[in-house]
Amino acid sequence: TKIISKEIMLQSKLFTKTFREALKDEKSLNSQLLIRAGFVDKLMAGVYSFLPLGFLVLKKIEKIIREEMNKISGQEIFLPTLQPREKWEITKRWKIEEMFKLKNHQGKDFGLGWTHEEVITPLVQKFVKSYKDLPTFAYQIQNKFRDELRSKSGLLRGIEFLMKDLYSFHANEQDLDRYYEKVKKAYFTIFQRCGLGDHTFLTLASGGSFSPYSHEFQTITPFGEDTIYFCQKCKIAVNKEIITREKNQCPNCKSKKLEIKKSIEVGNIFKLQDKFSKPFNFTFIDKDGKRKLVLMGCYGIGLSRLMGTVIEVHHDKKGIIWPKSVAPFDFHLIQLENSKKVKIAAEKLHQNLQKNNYEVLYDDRREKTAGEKFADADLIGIPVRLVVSERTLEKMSVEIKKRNEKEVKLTKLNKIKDIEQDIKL
RNA sequence: CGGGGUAUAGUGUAACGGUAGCACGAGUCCUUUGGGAGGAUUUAGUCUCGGUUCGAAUCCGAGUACCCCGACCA
Repeated sequence: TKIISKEIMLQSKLFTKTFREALKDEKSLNSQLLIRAGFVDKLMAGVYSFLPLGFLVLKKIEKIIREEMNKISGQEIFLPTLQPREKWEITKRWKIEEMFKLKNHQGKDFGLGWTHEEVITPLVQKFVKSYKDLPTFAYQIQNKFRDELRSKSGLLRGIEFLMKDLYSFHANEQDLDRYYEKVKKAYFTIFQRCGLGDHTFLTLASGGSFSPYSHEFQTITPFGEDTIYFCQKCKIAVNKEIITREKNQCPNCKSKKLEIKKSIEVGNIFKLQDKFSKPFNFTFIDKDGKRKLVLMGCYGIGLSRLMGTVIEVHHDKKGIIWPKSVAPFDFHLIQLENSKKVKIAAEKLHQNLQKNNYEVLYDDRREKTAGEKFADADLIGIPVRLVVSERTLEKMSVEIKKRNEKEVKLTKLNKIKDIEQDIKL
């Protein structure tokens, strides 16, 4: 609550407004709803600004991810986006077209970070000399840039996007394997906490040039751009890109009864092995006194994509339905009429909720009809709507309605405990 | 990058090659107040450049932007 300015909490002061209609150039559901509700603005194809409401959601997601990364010993760092050509020549990845490249006025080449192995490997190398320094884990949450041939689907594939990347460094393969499984678990926790748990499944995918496999976390939704072959029994999937190689069977039970589903890749984890330590000659002295290559893993989650995915999964005709954990606010308090009586009661409730550490978007004094306020609330999608009006005040009550339910309920105005009881989600 | 589509006011949409209109929004006033209310009034627009034509939002060419399909996607 402390980090939110008063202006954001009062809807009359919030500088963004809702739009009644979707923009004609926005076809994807997530960007349509996010733009209409005032969470994001599109600067150009694949590049979005995060407005007050959207930034709050992004920060909620970031907090969840940060907590889970810290739990598995991640140390948060902040890395440069502007990167010198030389590092990328070492790994022979300067030629990759996905990287935005630019020159300074002296003609020196730079690339914008689309991933950070070329920065973090030599960085950690400066400090890690012995097996005693291993394993170690560092992560960053930053904007990355990818010169996609075609950005699309709103937040699902941007050319500038927010991403968390965790990098792990190990003395041996067993340690890498052990940690890899640990991250897998943490990832499930993250997607669970973000409200995607029921739709997100581990998926076997191509490991690129350095590993037979990688694991993706795929959220099943009708508008996903990936295709996976899903085993209902084992709750595991195989990405279409390697299904033939996997002989069209479930990697677990070997069943061939796989369902073809559209899905969104919300996370991807890789065992990098010595792919990057080798070109940088990142070695350490092991217990046996021998010099060995450090083994690495990398683990990514696109936060902005995750935000878009949440909407693809949680919405209805009227708008967004935020899971409680990533909603911009806990309550949307609507003061239906602007009479003195209603105003005083609503303000008091607002303060009371704040005192109890709830985050509240307070539709305080806008001269709008009830229908419009309700429509705005449905579009914005805060989990619980509270209405204070002449009608509810006749019973000294506040009306409570959950965004994902139809029923409304009246509760005594001054009993926060009762309100809490009623909103148990 | 290949293919397709679109471009008119802040937003959405009309206008045969011949006066750029409507709705929403925004401003002012009045009436309203439990699901985008009503009336009056104001505001604001043809993506850019070039061509055809007496005359172009409309036809032609180029450019740009955006969207979609595909390819690509650590």
